[in-house]
Amino acid sequence: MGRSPCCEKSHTNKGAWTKEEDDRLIAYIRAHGEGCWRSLPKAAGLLRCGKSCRLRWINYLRPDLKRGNFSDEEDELIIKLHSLLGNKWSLIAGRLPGRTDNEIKNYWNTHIRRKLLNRGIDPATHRSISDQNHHQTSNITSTAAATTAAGAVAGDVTTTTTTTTTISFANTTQHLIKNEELEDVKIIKDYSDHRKIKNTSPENQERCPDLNLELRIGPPHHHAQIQHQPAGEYLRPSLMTGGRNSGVICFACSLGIQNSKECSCTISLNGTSGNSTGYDFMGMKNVGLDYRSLEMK
DNA sequence: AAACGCAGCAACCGCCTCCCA
DNA sequence: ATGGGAGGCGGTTGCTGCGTT
Repeated sequence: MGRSPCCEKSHTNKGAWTKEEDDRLIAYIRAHGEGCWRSLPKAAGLLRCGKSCRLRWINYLRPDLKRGNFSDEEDELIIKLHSLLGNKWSLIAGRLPGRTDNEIKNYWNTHIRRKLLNRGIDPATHRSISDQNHHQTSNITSTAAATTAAGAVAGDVTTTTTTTTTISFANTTQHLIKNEELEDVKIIKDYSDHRKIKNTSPENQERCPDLNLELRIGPPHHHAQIQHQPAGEYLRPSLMTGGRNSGVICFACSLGIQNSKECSCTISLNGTSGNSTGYDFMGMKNVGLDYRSLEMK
């Protein structure tokens, strides 16, 4: 059937944006905000496709963009996020304030890929190139071992084939993870259906000492308890606190953005977070996210 | 100084998803 | 329930500038 073009291409400019076009776009969005991209070009007096306007604004004209070189910390964060999310550049960009998906994508392809290859790491799989074949065959064994160990540590008495994950990004990257929007939950939701990354090899443990990427989304660990909580709250699994500090935390805190404006906790995490057992999923250190409920395909 | 090759990046294309009528 | 419109996303292209010969 085919789709109609998003704009009348014969009447639109293409290629590099001029200063005048930029100024027009900026002025229009400042005056009217980001609205309907399809109608924006005409309203702003631009001979551009709406998509082109959107891209230009998001990638280059937005006032909150951070231009300039990527820091080493950003490099490492991108690598780790990529190992979790794959080529989901928009999600990765969401974790790097002031960076855009396009920028990160380009940076990955031009710099980080090479950097990883120089380290002997396959950028696609994040595994040692030389050992990939070996670990493909040994992975099942190590995963099973991890499951056993994780179950013991967590005191989980249920029989499960799911590996409890211990995810901790290096401290150097933690501060980069700022007050994220509730959009974060989409990461868990969306990618539960798309990714399952096995990453229990010694090489990966060495590169990301406590980054175990065996993630799953499954039924909540304390499903019955959660069902009794008001919307927007859930019980902090005892797993996270050694079973001592089960309590209600808000959804914002569950995503690692405690003390944010979205926070509506009924308990203070500060007094209960002495347990630093290494949970730090994208900066969510010491918060109540039950990683047994995460699955990355 | 000119030609060539390469890397970096801005921008486009087409597909996918979501939302609404 | 369904189809179309709009936004969003990832892959790719092509231009530009810089380094090398």
